[in-house]
Amino acid sequence: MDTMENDAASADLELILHGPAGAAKPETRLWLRMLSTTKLITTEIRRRLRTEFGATLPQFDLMAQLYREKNGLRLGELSRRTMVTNGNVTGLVERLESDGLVKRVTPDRDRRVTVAQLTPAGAKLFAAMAVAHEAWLRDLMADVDRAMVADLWSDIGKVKTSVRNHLSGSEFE
Amino acid sequence: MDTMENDAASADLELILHGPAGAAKPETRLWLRMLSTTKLITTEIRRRLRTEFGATLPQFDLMAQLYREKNGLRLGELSRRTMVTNGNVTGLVERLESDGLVKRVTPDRDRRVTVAQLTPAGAKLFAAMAVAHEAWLRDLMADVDRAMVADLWSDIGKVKTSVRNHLSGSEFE
DNA sequence: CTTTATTATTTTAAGTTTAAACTATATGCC
DNA sequence: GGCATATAGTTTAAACTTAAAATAATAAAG
Repeated sequence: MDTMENDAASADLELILHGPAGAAKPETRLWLRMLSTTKLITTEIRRRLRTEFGATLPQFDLMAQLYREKNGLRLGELSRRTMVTNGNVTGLVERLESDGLVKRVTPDRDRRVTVAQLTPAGAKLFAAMAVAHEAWLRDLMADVDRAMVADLWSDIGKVKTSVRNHLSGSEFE
Repeated sequence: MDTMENDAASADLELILHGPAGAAKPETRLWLRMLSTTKLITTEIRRRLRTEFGATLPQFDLMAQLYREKNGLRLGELSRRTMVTNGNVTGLVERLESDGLVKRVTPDRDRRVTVAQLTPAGAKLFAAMAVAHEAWLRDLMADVDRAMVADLWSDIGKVKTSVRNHLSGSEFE
């Protein structure tokens, strides 16, 4: 294995991992902070969605995708856009359908396909949730400079691009 | 309800939500990008942990906390540090224990308490995972400036602070 | 001492999540 | 047509997740 970089090699493993409690590499520190911040926000958004609208976060995400596609989306496309696995989409759509918020249609020209679409009730509910959702985020980030918000958006975009180019299945491109 | 700000009121709801596909407020855009980036990274880390070490991400997180506390941690403290609910910690520790990576002890002086501690096997496995984990992150973020990584860490810290001060249960402090 | 409140953890029910196996189409090729 | 292959969804098993209810043990009050 790697013998250069003399940095993550086995020698100072203990120092790295169990050092003065702040010995993590910058990328790891950034990652841990992104993760904890994201967790903090999702927990709060989740709670508010539940108490104020009786909805879950993944339901909100899924409905958000359908809201802007009045003609509906195939489940596979929904899966891709929400970054949720295929099997998971099946269950989410089922539950939303049984709540009358989503309906499913199978086009005749390709009977493998299922297209999910918001019902009027689903669209109405989502519209209300979306307004609240934006207000919540503005509230939660109220103490952050507008300029910093914009810069973060841009810089995190660079992180995202780097990550995408280094995923396991990215020997190409 | 609010009548000022003439911005999220019911009038131009459609415009806001279904506008030119980029009409979200900056905070919402930042949030969606943080969320998708985090999801991208966790999915990748999860896959590598599974294929290379047969571990899950929450197991890794939990073991990370125990690794730096050789004397172990109470389950409640573990719950707080990992941002995982109490009930969830119970199950995670149970599974890790049955894999021989963690052991549980109940001190005599307070028999309500359970302290979890890594076994030697658990510590050995975590040490290996931690080294790989740092390398993965450095790899995934390889195209991001070192300076930007540091700035992001700092600025996301400001976001985190703002969020913490605006959580539902934060009328105080 | 004994009731009451607090603290620590577990249990429960419903939902989400993943990876992998499976079913049902559809398409391509001979 | 008839078979291989690819595509779209569903199902399955195991784990994770949450919120809320239940247990258990300690501490506090009277």
